[in-house]
Amino acid sequence: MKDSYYITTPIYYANDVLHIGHTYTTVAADIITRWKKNSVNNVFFLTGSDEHGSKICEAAKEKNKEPLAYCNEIVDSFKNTWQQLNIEYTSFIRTTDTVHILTVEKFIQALYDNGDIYKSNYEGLYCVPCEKFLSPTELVNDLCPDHNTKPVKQCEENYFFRLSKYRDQLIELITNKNHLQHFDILPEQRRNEVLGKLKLGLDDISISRTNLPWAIPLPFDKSQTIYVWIDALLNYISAIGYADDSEKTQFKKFWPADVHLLAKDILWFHSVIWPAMLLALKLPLPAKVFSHGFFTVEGQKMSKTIGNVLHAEDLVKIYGVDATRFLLLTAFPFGSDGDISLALFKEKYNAHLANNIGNFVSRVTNMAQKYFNGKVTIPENWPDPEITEILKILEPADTHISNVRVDSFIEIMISLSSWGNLYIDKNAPWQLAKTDMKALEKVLYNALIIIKYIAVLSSAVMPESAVKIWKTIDEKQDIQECARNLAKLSPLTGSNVNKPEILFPKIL
RNA sequence: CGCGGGGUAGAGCAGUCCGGCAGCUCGUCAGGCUCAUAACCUGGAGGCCGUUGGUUCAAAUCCAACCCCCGCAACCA
Repeated sequence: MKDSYYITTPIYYANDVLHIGHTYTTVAADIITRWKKNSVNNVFFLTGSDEHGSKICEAAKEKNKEPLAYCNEIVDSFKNTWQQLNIEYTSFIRTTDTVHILTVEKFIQALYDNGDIYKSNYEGLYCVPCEKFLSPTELVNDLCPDHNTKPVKQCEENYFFRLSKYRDQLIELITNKNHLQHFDILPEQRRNEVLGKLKLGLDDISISRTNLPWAIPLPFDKSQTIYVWIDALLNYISAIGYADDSEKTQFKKFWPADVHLLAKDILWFHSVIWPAMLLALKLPLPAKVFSHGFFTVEGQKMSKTIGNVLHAEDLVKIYGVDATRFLLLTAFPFGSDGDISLALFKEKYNAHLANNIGNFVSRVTNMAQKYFNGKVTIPENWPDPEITEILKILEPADTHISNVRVDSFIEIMISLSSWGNLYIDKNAPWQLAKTDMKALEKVLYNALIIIKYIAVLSSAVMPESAVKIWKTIDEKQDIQECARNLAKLSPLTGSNVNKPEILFPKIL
């Protein structure tokens, strides 16, 4: 059993600042990472930036900057966004990093030596203003949809990767769950989509360009540069030391990746081209790729033209970091498309965070203060059958994370809190306060236990709130240790429940 | 016959793989409680589960046909 876990987000294209979709992927990865760290010693969470290609040049030119200088600024903004959202990535890879460039050269050379790259003519329709080839399906009335001009037929000598050679093997590895190298594509609909397309046939792909200076030159023919997507995919191994002999142990420890998180637009690259490249060099395939859905904003596609692009920073201003992380990932099931709106966020915030979880913490800690001055001692014969009920709620937590169902994981917190609210109501501690202090103490103790476990789950989802709760109930136990032993309830270790602070103020 | 997603209460969504009392959040109405962030709890009203046909003891779920909406070309995960 390997004691390591490797999770990645895509590297985001550095032609513009990040929006809420990028944040969605990255927060999901962060939640999984934080939870995995409880039980796995070596967790590697990779994110980064994709910095080559013509669009980067264009964006830089528009700002009168050199491409690299422009990328540096964008990368700063990426890192700043991640810091604001409490993203604890292990490493941030840039495709302009030396280590990455060396990896790409080494990998492509190996493919070439292997006979998987050959030279051939690429004939296509080239749009001059776009400076790129357009596929026939892109054309509108035979014209470039962006420029309304007729593309010219152009022939270019390119290098091709023998993608077609790996088709059968890929189909087998995706389909056969018992295969040692089984490569899983999730959710299932997406897998079917990929398989359907694969069965239609697979062509070799051009992996080089002749007129694109802002890219990595081919090691065996410096007159051409490497197609950005081929370059970009290799980030997943360059970041963990594939090309660096002194880092061999690191690469060995983490490769293959446990999960590549991504959105559906780039599914094909990750589920066909990337694994085929790995197969070509006999490297193990990632265990799974998980493709989550797209947002629409109030029923409309998120687009600059419409002007409805949401940025995570906007949400953080309204709800704070923790709530933003929570709200994004519970907006709709992880894996399908969904619609979001500020009204929806507000509703969910008040319903789940303010009224349910926040208020639960507040009412229980208040009573602990009021009736026992914060000193609630452990009841006899604890844990009693009543409180052990919550083990059933906690039980699927690890499974949800392993299945990349971050939304279901978060739901557990809500379930715990709902269970707690009901438990309080059934036992009416304010009545017990008049008649039976011992019974009262037991009820409050159990309620505090529920709060403790809300904090434990929260340490992955809403880290700041987790710390606040931990302080409020004066917990001394290591929160990771508690998370590691979810199957058995740990008692309270603090001696004094403090005055609660409002975790999630209601928003009117 | 291009590919894919979707149509479930006033709104937003789960449930569909694997058929078995139609569920959740919000809203709404009535009640309870008074520890709490005007929070919490209980109950009610509100559904031809897009349409039609089929399979079945039994269909939101499986099969067939059809209708409607949204993506697949972009700046994008």
